[in-house]
Amino acid sequence: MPERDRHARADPAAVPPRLRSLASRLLGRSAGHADRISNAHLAAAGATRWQYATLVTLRDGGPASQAALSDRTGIHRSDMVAVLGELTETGHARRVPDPADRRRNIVTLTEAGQARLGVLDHLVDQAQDELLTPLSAAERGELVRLLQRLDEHHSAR
Amino acid sequence: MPERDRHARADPAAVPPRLRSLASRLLGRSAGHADRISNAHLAAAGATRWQYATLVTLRDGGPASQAALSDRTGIHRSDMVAVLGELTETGHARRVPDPADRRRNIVTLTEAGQARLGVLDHLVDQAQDELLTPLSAAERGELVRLLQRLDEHHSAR
DNA sequence: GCTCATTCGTTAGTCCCCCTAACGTTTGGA
DNA sequence: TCCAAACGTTAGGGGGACTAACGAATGAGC
Repeated sequence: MPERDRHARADPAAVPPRLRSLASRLLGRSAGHADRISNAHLAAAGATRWQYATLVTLRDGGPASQAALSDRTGIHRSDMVAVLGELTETGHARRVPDPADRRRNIVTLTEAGQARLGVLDHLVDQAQDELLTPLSAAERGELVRLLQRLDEHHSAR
Repeated sequence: MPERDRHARADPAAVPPRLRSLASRLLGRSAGHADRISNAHLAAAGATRWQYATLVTLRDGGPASQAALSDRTGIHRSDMVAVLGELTETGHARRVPDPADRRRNIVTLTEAGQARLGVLDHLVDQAQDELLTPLSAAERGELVRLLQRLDEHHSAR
């Protein structure tokens, strides 16, 4: 077991007020916490966030091309290749050429993929809960609402 | 100028609701927007966020060792080396051995560093404003408060 | 006074996410 | 028919956060 590094993360009380109130800094740090927690929970099932996002998108939107999955998940097309490689290798997704347009693959969710998605949904819920522990239900809703406005504004165009 | 990549970022309307409401995902995406905007504004002056954070910490807390700067900024000690290398090379900070404890360096803000900090403060304010454009003043305050609670909770131990 | 764990600065290198560049194939519109 | 565009794919870059290890220096407990 490696020694715990005492010099990695900021001492909250010692951070200058100017930095402590910067939205960009707070977003970066909170995103870091969120990543750590989400990855840890999903890793318990040997999964990643990209795999989860792709599986959810297949369930919600039905079979789709890789390009469509990229658009809907925000995962880059060049990375989607590897994600689908993992998902098909483990039997959670199927990838077959589209006979109507031979440039495309049609990706579908398998039964095993649906089952796994149920497990991952639960893990992700746990991760959200751990992340948002210090906030009330109303505050969690407010935070999500504000972040959605931010994301929508900066994603447009 | 390179072709704009039309396949990088998610199409907001096509993202499944389950993903669109995940706090961890929204934090990651918003942090990405924040990083892009902050970097762009600071780059106009040839600066980085780590440089800015270090300069602010020197102004707020006065001269300090590199370890103290790491604790106060959250920048890893191994990365702080390079940041101070840049700041001293450009004459914005000074780094001298501590006669009382020869393991340490005492880092101080120079006059040129103070002047530069004034410029960067303004650029950072502009970046925050661009980032938070879609939110009212009250909403910006609320967002910052919620994120502070999140960060403090997950930074403590 | 010594010993030894600890701290400090530093270097090197890893991992993950996001992104660019380029390519061969296939399609569809001018 | 020709050419621009979309598709999947491969290779690689760059930044941020981190681990591991090291020599030098310090200081607390014996």
